[in-house]
Amino acid sequence: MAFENLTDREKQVLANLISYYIQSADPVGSRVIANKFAMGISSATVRNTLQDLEELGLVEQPHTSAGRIPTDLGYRVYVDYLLKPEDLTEEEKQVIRNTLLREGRGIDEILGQTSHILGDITNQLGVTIAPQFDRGQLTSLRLIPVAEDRVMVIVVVQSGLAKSVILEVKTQVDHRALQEVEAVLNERLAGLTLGEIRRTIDERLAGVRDEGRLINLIIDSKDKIWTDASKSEIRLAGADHLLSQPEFSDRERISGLVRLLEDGRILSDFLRQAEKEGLIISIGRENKFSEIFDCSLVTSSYQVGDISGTIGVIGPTRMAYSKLASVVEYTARTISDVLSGIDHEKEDESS
Amino acid sequence: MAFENLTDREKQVLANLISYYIQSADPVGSRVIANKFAMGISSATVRNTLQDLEELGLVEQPHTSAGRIPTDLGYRVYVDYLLKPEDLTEEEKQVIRNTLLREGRGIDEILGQTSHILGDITNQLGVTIAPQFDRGQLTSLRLIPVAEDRVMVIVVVQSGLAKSVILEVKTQVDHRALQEVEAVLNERLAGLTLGEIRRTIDERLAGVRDEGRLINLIIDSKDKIWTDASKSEIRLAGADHLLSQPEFSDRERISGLVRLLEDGRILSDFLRQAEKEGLIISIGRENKFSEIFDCSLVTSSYQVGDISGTIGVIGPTRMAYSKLASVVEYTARTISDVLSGIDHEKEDESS
DNA sequence: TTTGGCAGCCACACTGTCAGAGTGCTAATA
DNA sequence: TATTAGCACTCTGACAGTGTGGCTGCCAAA
Repeated sequence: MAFENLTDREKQVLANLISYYIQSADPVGSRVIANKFAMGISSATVRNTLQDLEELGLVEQPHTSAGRIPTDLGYRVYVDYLLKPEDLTEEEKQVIRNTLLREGRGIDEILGQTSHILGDITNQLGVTIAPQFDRGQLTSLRLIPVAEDRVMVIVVVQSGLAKSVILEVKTQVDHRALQEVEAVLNERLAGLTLGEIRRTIDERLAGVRDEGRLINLIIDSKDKIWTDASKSEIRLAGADHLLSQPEFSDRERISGLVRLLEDGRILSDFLRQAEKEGLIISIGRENKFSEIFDCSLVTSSYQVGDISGTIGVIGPTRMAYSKLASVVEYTARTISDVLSGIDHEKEDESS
Repeated sequence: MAFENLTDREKQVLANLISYYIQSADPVGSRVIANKFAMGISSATVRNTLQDLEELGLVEQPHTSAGRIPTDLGYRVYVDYLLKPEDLTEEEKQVIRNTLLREGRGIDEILGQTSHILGDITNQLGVTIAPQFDRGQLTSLRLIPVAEDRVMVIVVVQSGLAKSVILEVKTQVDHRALQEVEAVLNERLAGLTLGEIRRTIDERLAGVRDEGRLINLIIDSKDKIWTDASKSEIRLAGADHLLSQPEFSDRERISGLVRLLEDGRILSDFLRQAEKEGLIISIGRENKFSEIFDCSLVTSSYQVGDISGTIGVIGPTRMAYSKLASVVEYTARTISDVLSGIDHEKEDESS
């Protein structure tokens, strides 16, 4: 549908209606649009235009004799054709930079901070997803004996990020065998992405002499070793902002949201799949889950060396898109910068 | 206060009132107590008793001409003197065991599962806290170069649990120097608990020759290396159960709760400090945070070798204490068993 | 094409009423 | 002396009726 060729008046009315509704959260009537926005036309004219917009499916009335509110489609048109990017103030940029540039922090803390600051600045739910190792290229792999029957596998990818996994070996493995296996693994797997390795490790290690069945164990544990830690990857902050929005007065809806947030995996899978370059705005029912059918997502990806992650905000469809888009975009850029030139430190624990 | 020497009738009335209130969530009147519980006394008598209990501060009326509800103190007395442990059905035990005993899982997954099962079985918020390394004794420490300017520190404690941290070294450190430092660290620190090390590492490493300033870096990073990862340690599940309880109809209260849950640290610090052996029930305002002034916690600790962690449930003060106590206790025992005889595997990542 | 005016509509907030549930007290009873 | 039945009183919550405000749609005039 070619919504670009709405008349100027229709565009204006839609834009004004949305920008007013974003603040008021109440259905907005023709009078308000005519008066508050100095459009130089009467409310009756606005009414006519509104009828047209309603026919196009861009606005709707919650009930007769109420004002209009935008539909998902209305927001879509607004975002695609009418949005004027709203630059951040220098002060806001400062806040973001200062928070993220504080010295001596690991990627974990930085992402945590980012969630918080996104949540706080935007008054929505801030979300970050840790970089996806899946696309990182294996630089080197180490096998370290940590106890009699335990070996720690350390996976280092090109960007310098690393993850570690502990495997329990049934039979004790001597030091030399370990080194041999390590050498073989490095020889055969280095340079591949972790995703490739996970998918093809069976073939690639076929025929390798497997003393102590260590190779076998490593193949069996492929889903452990070559994927992201599934849990700590997503970080949410500012859920209370969301809950204080009028659209979350409904008990049922809160419950749904909380459930979604609690099990970060659902959301993180969803955000991941949408991962392409740059800013993405996903509105209302465009989202996959009914729990966030009246929410919108504004997300962007960030880069750390050869791998990338996602940050963004989640809020009701009635959100300040122009502002949020700028904030998210700027923050993503800042994160990329910070993570590329940083002390790559991070804690983790294992058992 | 010697609440043990309430009269039998007072004890019975209190117990019946509470057990009824736990299910109904409505103030319960004298008629109900007299009729539903076959106490062989009239409602008028119950009324008199209720007045006595009210004077003692064990029950209260939300308003004149409403029934009574228990006060925090009332619950306390109930829990301390009147509680009859309610054994789990064989079936419930099965569910718990089956869930936790599934093969091939790491401690991370097990704790996650535990949160869930606690939440689901009890219909409250299930919570687990990962074992505290702080009290674990250092078995060995490894320094592994993972990239040109990065060293991974692996800390293994007696129980076989391990954690890893990545440090950025400013100047390149050669292999031999690394091994020397590793040897020194092991020599001086092995056998101490991580907590002790964190507190006394400065003295213990004083006077060690510090080529490449590696020792120095390790001392500076002491809060990173010798503490638990602060983030992933607490796991919550079943928040929606809580939200569907009538006590959380208030918007403000939900918000407070969500805020508390979001920043797991507050809660986890709180749960930790209370960590002593066995079952702890903490009621209403006995809790430290106003956000959970009308919640109760039922917690218990579990053991993994030399270190321990906490599991439990959080719910409104109006909770089925006897049932929950049994569930939590049984689960804690099961967890200890499972973790002690398990494949100690776990994923983690670092950067 | 635009505008002012007008009739109609609907949600919402407010009010008053009423039934139900529960208490405290008192007088009678075992 | 302890218990009970009865009664007057109180408070809540549900419900129906009412009035008001804000909007729309339409129409006739500019």
